[in-house]
Parts: sequence; C-alpha cells; structure tokens
Amino acid sequence: MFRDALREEIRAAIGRAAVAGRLPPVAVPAFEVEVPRDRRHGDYATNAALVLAKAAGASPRQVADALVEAWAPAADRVAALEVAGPGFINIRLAWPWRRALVAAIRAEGDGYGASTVGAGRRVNVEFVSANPTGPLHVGTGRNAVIGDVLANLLAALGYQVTREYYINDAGQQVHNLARSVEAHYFTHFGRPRPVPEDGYHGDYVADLARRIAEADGPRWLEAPEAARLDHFREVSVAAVIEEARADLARFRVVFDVWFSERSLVRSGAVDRALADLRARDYVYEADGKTWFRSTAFGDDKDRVIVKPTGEWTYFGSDIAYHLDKRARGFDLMIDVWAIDHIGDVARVRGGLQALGVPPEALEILIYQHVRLKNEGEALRMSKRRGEFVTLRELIDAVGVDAGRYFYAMVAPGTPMDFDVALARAHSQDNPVYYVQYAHARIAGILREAAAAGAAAGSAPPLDRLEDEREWALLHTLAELPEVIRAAGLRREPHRLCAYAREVAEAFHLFYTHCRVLGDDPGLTAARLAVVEAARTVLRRVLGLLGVCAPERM
RNA sequence: GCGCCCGUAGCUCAGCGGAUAGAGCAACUGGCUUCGAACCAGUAGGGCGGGGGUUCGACUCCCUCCGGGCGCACCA
Repeated sequence: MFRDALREEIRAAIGRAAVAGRLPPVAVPAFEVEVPRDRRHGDYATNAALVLAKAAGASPRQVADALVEAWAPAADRVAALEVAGPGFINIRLAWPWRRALVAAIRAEGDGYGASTVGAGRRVNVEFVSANPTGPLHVGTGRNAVIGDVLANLLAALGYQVTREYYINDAGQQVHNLARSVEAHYFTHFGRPRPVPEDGYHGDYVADLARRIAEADGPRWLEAPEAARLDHFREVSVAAVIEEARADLARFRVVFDVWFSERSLVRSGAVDRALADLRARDYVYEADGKTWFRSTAFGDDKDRVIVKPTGEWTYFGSDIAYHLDKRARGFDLMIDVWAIDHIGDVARVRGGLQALGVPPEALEILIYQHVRLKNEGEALRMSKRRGEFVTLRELIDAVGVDAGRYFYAMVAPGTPMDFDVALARAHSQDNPVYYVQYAHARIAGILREAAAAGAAAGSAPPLDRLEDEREWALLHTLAELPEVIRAAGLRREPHRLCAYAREVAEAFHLFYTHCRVLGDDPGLTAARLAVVEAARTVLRRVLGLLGVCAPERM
C-alpha cells in the first residue's frame, strides 16, 4: 500500500514542480519506488529525479531538490525526505502511517495480497502431462510444483485458472508400453517373450501384465493382436494415470481437467485442424508425408504432420489440442515444459499462428532439468530402461513440505542439482523449516495469549508501536501484494520462497527483541495485532506454495 | 554446424537497470530461570566465466569469445 501511494504522491509532486516553474513541463517518465537494499537509505527510495534529469536539462540532484520542495508530504505520513547519492530521494515513513498497515492487513484478512490485475481472464495452465508410460519421476516433481504454484499465484491475481493434464495416450509410446506389457503377459503364461528393444523395462511393466492376467486369465493369448494391444494399452494407461493422480494428489497437486489425446483424435478435431491448415496453404505433400510449413514461422525446417502410415505425428494433435483450449474459452494458455522440448516451441507457436491464434495467447514456460546425483555420482535417468528415482520415493524421503519448497525455491531457468542422498540427510535443514518455525512460534504466542485472556481486540492501541523492529516486520509484510504480483506476472514462483524467508527472518528478529506478552495490556494488545498480521502473511505465502503452516512443530 | 538455456562465496542458489552483491548449507565464536534455541548475535569467505559496448549508473541490456546443458525424429 505504501509504494503505490508514494508513487502517486511523487507523480503529483512532479506536476506541481512543473507548474511552479522549478521543472520544465516534461512527460513524466517511468520511475520506481523501491525498498533500498541498505536500510540506512530509508524505508523507500525513488529514482524519479534520476530518470527525469535528462529531459529536465538539470543535474539529478537539482531535480531531486526541486521535487522534495514541491512534494512537501504530510507529516503524519512521511517523516523525512533526503536527497542522497547520485540523486535518489530517500523516504522515511512516519509512525502513524506505518501503524495503519496493521489495521489494513487485519481488515483484509486472508484476502490480503490479492489483486484484480487478472480481471477474471481465463487462464489454462497445462503442466506435468508426463507420458502415461510409467511412474512419475523426480524431474516431474519440478514441473508439478512450478505449474501448481504459478496457478495459485494467477488465481490470487484475479485470473480464473484451470489446471490441466494432457494425457498422451494416442501415440507410439503408449503402443510401446502395450507391447511391453504383452511380452510380460505371454511370459506369465509360460510363453516367454522378450520385452521389445524400444519398450519399457521397469518392474512396473510386469506388474501391469500380472494385473491383467489375474483379471482376465489367459484369454488374451489367442485374441487378435490388434484387440489385445488395444486392451492392454487402455488398461495400462488407465492404471499408470491412476498412480500419477494419486502421487500428485499426495504432493497436493490436483488437476481440474485430465485431457485425453485419444479422445481428441477420435473427435475428428485433428482432421479439422489439418483441413484448416491446408485451406490456408500451410501444408504440402512430399515423400509420401504431409508437411507443415513451420519455416514460415521461424522454425529451422518444415515438420512432418502426417506420417506415411496416415497416422498423426504428435505435433498434429498438439495443434488441435491447443485449438481445443481456445475453443473452450481460454484467453491465455500457459504450458510448462522441460528444457528438452525447447526445440518444439517454434513449430507449435507457428502452427497456432497459422490458424489465427494470436502469439501472445500461448506462453511456454521452460524449466531446466533436475540433474540427479547420488553421493556426488551423476545418475542417468531413463524411463525406458526403468532407471529413475520416482517422485513417490522423494516424497517418502523428505516429505511433501520440504519437497515442494525445495522445487519451488529455484528459478525455473536455473538447472537444479539434486543429490538424493544429500536431500535425505538435509531434509532437516531445508529452509522451509525456518519459515514454518516462525508460524509455529506465532501460533504459540497466540495460544499463550488466549490462555492468559489477552487479545488484540477490535481496536488495539496501535500508537503503542514505536520500535524499529516492529516496523521492520511491518515493512516486510507490506511487500506481499508486490511479491505476488511480481512472482505471478513474471512467472517466477521462486520469489515466494525468498519472500517467505524474509518474513520469517523479520518475525524472528521481532520476537527476539520485542516481548509480546507482558504486564502492559496496551502494548500487549498492539503487538498481538502485529503478530496476527504476520500470521496472515505467512499463511498466505505458505498457502500459495502449497506448504503447511503448522501450529506446532 | 545451427537454435535455445545456464555460468554469482567451498557447495546449492537468490539478486526487479540503481547506492558498500545476499541467503542457506559447510567452518569458527558467543547467547536459553522470561511468549518455542528448528532461534538470535558475530567471524571468515566472492566482485559476478573473459573481453568489448550502451547508460548518469550494468550481476542485470547488446555484441563477441570460453565453459557446461538441452534440442536439431515419421518419440512425446
């Protein structure tokens, strides 16, 4: 609330300075009100004079002096203005305004930090969408957390958010899975067959075959191959997806829509997309295949869209899939993809653009791989070979809270080294506990207060707040709306973790120096109000991260 | 070879064009008869891969080189 208000005051001051002839009448440039890194530079600082100097034809410090003179803020809002450094104006707030934040946060409650910048626009966040050919692995965990936290952030910003999982149940990979299950099925009934070279080799494949054998007996041995593979594929995909759904739910990731690629193909949507592309002259036939002119949209070569067999490539159905999302009324589509798909971005964007979808309607959020190590040894993961660490194993080892925080903490664009052994050993040192501990301490204070009959009440005497440590905490709490906005609009969930740590640190400092429960009922009530405000913010941030805010630890 | 991404403290990572680049872990020192010590206070440790450029100001933007990752399928 402070930053926005200050920005307005400064804008007005620039106008007044111009009217008074202290500044030439120039267009007001974009300027910032920010929290200075060094607290000695005040509570807030603005670079308004620096960005104004050139157009004003004066030195930044002269402009700053003029602005300060024209501003002359109310004494109960701003305690001091100071021109410093190259021409910053440093701002120190007065206590009456500082205290007003406590009342504001208490009034807004759990809604504090939300905004309406999304204006109800409909957003589809598609994430995870792992091939339904085996258990989710630890790399997927990163995708799950990035997508889920981003969805939470967008909802807090006033977007109408749908979480979606695209099930690739139509292509070669699920066919390979079916053939792998088939091999185990025959083996199960004493007719050993090797798992195909390009099949899936994990133990779970044998489990899938055994489940079919137990349910249906040997009757598929003599069934027509096509019917058998169809059935095996369908049953196996359903089982794998069910496992994924359960693992994700345990990780507190719940999807609104599970969208089947197969259903899309059956509906004829893919054919219609191709017909449309053809009508617009973006496809041609060559070498017995149908090609899409993706080079027209910056791709480095044209892409096959229909194979010689008449089957779709994944790319064809992907275009139809995104068109389907548009048809369902989404203004914005955000796909969360691992870095290994980066080469596909241009063609999918191109395909949609060719069909008249505006480029800004699709955003692809690329995140770097999770590199696995075990005690320093690099671990190569391969779902085909059945060599991977599952998401479930990770959660078993470190828990949901530490796992989610761990993934959320790192910027999507940064490769993440993940030492499994270290993750186990260090789960007790996970920064999430620092944050959760602050919340548990707050809960403890409020328990004690209730037991002693103390409470902030509806109108605590906030004028009793005058300690700089109290303000340091409030100052941090004031940033929540800004943090949610930045994290959501920039698609950078990790900012929440940095902020959560700052809030916890400010609270721990406050706790160490400012005794809450004491002999002075007025001071106790005022500080309890601060504690409640801190609890509101911590809950909110942890809630957005999908991490528990514990009452006790 | 081409395209995209990443190089910041011993390790893992933050850093929104601004003032003396931060945190966690690891190391070392000190603090519990008072609301929870999963905490706090302090010491030590890097000048941001190299070089140019833009800017009043660059870890941040541009160019280039070096190192690493991913991709360059009729797999998804």
